[in-house]
Amino acid sequence: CPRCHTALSYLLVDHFHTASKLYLTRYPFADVIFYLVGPTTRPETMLGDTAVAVHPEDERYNAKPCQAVILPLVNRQIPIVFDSHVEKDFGTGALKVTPAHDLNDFEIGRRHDLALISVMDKYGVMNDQAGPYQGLDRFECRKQIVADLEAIGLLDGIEDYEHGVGNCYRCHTVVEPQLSKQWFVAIKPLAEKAIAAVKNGDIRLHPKSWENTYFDWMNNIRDWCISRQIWWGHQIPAWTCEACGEMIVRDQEPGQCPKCQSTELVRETDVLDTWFSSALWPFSTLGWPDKTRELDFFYPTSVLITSFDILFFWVARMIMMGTHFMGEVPFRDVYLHALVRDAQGQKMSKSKGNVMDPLVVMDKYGTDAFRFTLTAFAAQGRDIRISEERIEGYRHFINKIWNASRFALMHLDQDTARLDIENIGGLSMSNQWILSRTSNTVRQVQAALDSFQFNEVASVIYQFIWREFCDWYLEWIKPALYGESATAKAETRSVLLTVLEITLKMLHPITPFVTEEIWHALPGPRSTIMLEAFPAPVETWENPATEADVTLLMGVIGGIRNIRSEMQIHPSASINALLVCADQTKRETLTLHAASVTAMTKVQEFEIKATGECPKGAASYIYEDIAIFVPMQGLIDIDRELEKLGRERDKIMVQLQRIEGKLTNEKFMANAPSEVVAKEQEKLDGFRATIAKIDENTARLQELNQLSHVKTD
RNA sequence: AGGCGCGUAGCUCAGUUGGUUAGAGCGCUUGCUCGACACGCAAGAGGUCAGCGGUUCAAAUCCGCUCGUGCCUACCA
Repeated sequence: CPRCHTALSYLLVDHFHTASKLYLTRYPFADVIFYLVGPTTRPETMLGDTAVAVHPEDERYNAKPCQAVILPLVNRQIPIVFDSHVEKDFGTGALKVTPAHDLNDFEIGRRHDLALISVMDKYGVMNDQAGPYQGLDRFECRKQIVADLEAIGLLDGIEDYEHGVGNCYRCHTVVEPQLSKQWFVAIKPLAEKAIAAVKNGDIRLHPKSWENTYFDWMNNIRDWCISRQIWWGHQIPAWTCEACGEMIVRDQEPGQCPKCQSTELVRETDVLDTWFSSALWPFSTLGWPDKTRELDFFYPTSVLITSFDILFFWVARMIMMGTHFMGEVPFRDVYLHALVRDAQGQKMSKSKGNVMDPLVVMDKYGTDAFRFTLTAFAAQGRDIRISEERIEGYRHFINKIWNASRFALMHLDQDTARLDIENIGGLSMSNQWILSRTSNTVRQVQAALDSFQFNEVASVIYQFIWREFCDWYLEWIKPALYGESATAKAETRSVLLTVLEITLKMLHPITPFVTEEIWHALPGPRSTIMLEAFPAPVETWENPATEADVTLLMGVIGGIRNIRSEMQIHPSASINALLVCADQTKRETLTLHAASVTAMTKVQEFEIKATGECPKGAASYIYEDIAIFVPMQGLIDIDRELEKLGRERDKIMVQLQRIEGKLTNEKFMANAPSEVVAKEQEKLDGFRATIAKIDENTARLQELNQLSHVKTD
């Protein structure tokens, strides 16, 4: 950088799209009276031109016998070279080549063995190679050169032009590519091993889609410039012999020159690129190059969690260094987490000022709520656009956990017995059910964690705690907890404690604070929850039969509640309910667990029959093959009831017809797996039963409607 | 210029090897101070899964194109 003199590698240059000028400069041929036009945005660099390049297949030039042009103003003869880097279609197809002041030109220069002429110093001032322009600032020089070219008729024109201009990342000054001597790492051999490590599965990237980008980078990798002219960093271990000029590179101070035995050695002052040092991190932190116990135990590590924007800078280089120095990859799994962006999808950065300060957010909503939100948003392959509404929603969730625990603590004390987890057969339905659901939830959480699907972890836990544990389980056990039976109470308390403990442990990695707090409030002597083992599923708890029974009860309870709501029956008012269901097994289940239904619906008289029709003046609801009737005090609006049934029937008919279509489709029957066919058949039977119930009820209501009309008429 | 991703309920987003009655939170409607919680409870409304075409018995899910949108990388004489 001409202003702040920071030495910038190409990775540190910011490119900005800038409005500029394109100067069309004439380069007269050396031996004929003609010229070609070399366009440039930086005319001052022409003083360092050492060739003009054209594409080898450009017919405008490759047939011409002339092999050189005269560089204007300097009157130096420079060759015309053929290089496929040149784009035929840009301008006249001729490119002025300034190897000392342009990266691409440097490459062309190397290919054609061109001279390197630096025309300005590190302050951006023209040097002695610039002849009459020596001492001028680069931009002053530009003006002067344009004026001079114009004066001698060698300026073909000036066009407005927009292009990317390199700027210093620190002071935003337009930078100048300059020749300098630097240290490089020949990177190809290292990259090949690093590519192989990902290809053969020694290292897995999550999400996998980043592998493409990784391979793309690694395949097109350029030699790595590792020297930096700054104060901080590992000093490069290289010495120059003052006596004979020998260069010595080794990991120990040489003491004397191996060639001439001189002791006058001067150490290289350049330091290593910070990423070079960082690349050694997985093993240099463990005592390498010594063979320490730590290195032996911890290398290779398991998971690296990081952001994709340093996949190349850091991750890839750790892989290269690890495979090179240790002969083994530094880690097995790389989880590339999402980037938090602002509402517009922009990456948050301090310089842009669009950052959401986590401290402020945590202060407002709580750290656990903030952590849970980020976890819930962490879907793979997608960035996060943070939303305050979601954080607020999860703050409510944290509160829900707190309140549910408070409720549990009201009923738990030091005498609460530990659950005999092997022997749960005699427990009540709700207790068996919640244990089954708990094990199931742990299983799902584990699977989601194993596959780095953290949003799924959050979602599964959220649904379990709020929808199953709070909404159903805690409500279901209230009669037992507040009731007279000491055994029922004791049993329920120990299940409640067990489930709460597991839930807290599951939740702890996401919401450490609230779980730790509740943990210590639970009965019994307790150390920190951080030392607890992560829960494992308990297979013997998993009970599909009980879960199915509960689903049935939930459906019936939902039906009764629907009637309550639709009929605007006050929640505290008692009602009676009549269930009609032909299925004997279902009737038995409902009879056995009648108390579970009535407690949740404030039903006084609860009758279950195999057959029967809608009592006069009763509201109804069809759940699967069960007709639910609630007799009303006053008259009900039969037309409205019929309309409701009609709507429900339409909805189910759509599904039913779709399945019928499938099952009568020969190709479906021939090709679909038998499980799928069986499942469809089962669904069809269910829908048919529901339709039958609806039709039965509809007919009955129509009959009643007739009667009432007759009456009123 | 090349690469990657996204377009699903009013909003923010889930939906992993194709088979679910397409889900959640917020918002919306209705009713509720019942001894954890009104930061709550219960019942609801709301979606031609961007569009078109293809593969398949079966597509939000796979393929192609189009439109919209975001990001990354490189270069720009």
